Amino acid sequence: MVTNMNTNQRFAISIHALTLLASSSTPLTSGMIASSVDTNPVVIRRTMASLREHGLVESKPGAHGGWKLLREPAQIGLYEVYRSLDEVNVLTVHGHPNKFCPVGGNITGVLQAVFDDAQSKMEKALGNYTIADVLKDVRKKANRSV
Amino acid sequence: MVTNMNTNQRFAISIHALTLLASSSTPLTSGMIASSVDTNPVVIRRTMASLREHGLVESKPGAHGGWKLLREPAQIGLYEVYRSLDEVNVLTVHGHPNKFCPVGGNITGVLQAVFDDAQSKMEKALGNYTIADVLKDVRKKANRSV
DNA sequence: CATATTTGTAACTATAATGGTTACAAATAT
DNA sequence: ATATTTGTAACCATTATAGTTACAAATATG
Repeated sequence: MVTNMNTNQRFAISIHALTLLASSSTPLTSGMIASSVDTNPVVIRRTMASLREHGLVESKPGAHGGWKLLREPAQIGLYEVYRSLDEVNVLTVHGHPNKFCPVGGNITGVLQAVFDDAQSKMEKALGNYTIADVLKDVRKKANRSV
Repeated sequence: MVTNMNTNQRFAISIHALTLLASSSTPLTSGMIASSVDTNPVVIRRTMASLREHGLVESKPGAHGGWKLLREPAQIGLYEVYRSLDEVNVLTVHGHPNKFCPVGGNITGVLQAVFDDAQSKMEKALGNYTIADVLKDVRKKANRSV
């Protein structure tokens, strides 16, 4: 049996939303983004709120409001998007091993160091991509102007 | 707020158990391992079953039974341990975006390629460590013979 | 052979993460 | 004024996960 270690879609949804904004000359509403992502507008607002807190987007309520980018798509790296969600530890150290066992009492720190190293390599890879790259690849697949 | 994307501790538990076995000259029971990990023996059996299916350990039921390594600790890489758990996708692409949107209809493949690249970098980093390395670092922290 | 030990595994529970949904106040443009 | 849109709390349903109980099957030893 093959399982996912992680069912959190917020990172994917964030990239999707930012790519939509990058492809649009006007602000997009939560409803429009939700329609493309196929979810509820509140899910979009919740996710976008994290991006707004980190200065990637801004929102405006009311008629003709919505979301827009605060930066050029080529200046938005996926690592920064990832960090904006305040989600860490794709690999998780177990909680409270037996302190009186020589292995149990010392393995937590060793594991955390290994996991931190592995994760930093992943994050570095994410940093090699920007929203502009994603949009370019999407357009390539769409094979027309999006 | 900072959250974990992942609460799955099986990888950490697996490394912990394998490190214990590497430190022991005799087989260890699920109960002994569970005591060091601080969990229930069934949790250990479930996790170890995956490692057994992948040829990393063997188990023997009955009196004086238990678990032992089938390979030298220096020959057990953490990437192989990770793969033995059949857990994939530390980054998850969202499920069913709108096919009729040019972005929604094409972003899934683009995201999967990016996530696969990021994950492969993480996996490569894990491959740089073995159970022998973990045991060595644990012993260094313990500052005595384990 | 009898007994104690240990794994194998099904079944169940509790907790937490997650996404989805409803509801409504506040802000905004026209 | 009115329609639109975000902000956010509250709640529900689903799923992943760890933990637990129970018991059959296998094994070593006296």
